[in-house]
Amino acid sequence: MLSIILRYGALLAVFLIAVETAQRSYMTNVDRFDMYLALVAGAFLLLGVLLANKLRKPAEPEDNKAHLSVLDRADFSERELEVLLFLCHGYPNSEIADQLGISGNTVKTHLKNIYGKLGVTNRTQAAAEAKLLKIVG
Amino acid sequence: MLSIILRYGALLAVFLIAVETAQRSYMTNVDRFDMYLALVAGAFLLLGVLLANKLRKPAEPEDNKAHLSVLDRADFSERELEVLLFLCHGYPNSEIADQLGISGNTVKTHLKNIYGKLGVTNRTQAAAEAKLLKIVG
DNA sequence: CCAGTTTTCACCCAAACGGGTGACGACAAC
DNA sequence: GTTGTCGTCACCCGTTTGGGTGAAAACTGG
Repeated sequence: MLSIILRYGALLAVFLIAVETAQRSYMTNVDRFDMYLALVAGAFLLLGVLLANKLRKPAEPEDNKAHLSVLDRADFSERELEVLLFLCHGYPNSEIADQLGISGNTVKTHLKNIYGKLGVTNRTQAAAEAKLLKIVG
Repeated sequence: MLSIILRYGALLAVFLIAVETAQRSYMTNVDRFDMYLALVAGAFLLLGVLLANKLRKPAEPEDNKAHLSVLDRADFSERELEVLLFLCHGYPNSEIADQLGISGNTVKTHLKNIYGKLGVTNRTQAAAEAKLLKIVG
């Protein structure tokens, strides 16, 4: 993205120099007119690109900074990691319970602990966070 | 997207007409020069915007084989993609509704459609699938 | 203009989930 | 032996979610 802007900037600079040079020498008025036109065109093309990029942004609030520190505190037990894995695959509690051969209530207990350690309040957030922290693939 | 292009097109047309009209009447050469300049500027501004939009897309090389066929059938509407994005971030329905300025019932409706298109039965599966299909980052 | 799609919203109902609390056995560490 | 963690399970209660059905407004493409 930045590279695109820089590229355009360089292009514009070259353009400016070209115009300057041309004006100093043997150009007719018509040529100069065309030159101005081209210059304005290039400038506004650049402006358009920048404008579009500006208008495109306003989504995405994510901040990947504070997450790493959470990882430190997040010492998950073996069982919790197993539950978390199934959770990330979209398994409901009942499925997780079956897969691990434990009761649904136990799964719930593990999940509560997991939510606490991840600092989230529901399973979808937990899944997103776990992926962000690369706890799961 | 298309509507935006059309809107810009209409704007450009109006501009052209204005220039034409101005030229036919009482304009001096200097005025005409400015007019051309403005026209070109506007046109290239538009071009820049379109260009930026074009340049923004061309990501997506990854092919997850079996998933693509699903992806084909899964033509999500703009609104559905928005909902899906929030869902993947772990937002509950109420939050999504607030963020998009629609009712919780509407969010549920979109979710039902999304689940159907993704072939899943709950939000966590939807999030996992959406990430697998790279529908979301 | 008409048919189709998209977006919006409502209602009902059952299942799943999240939070709080309490408890018991196992096992390791101090 | 006491402490601490881990894994297991239960109950209650309120919220959230998922599924079904229906429908109106807005926009889109012929």
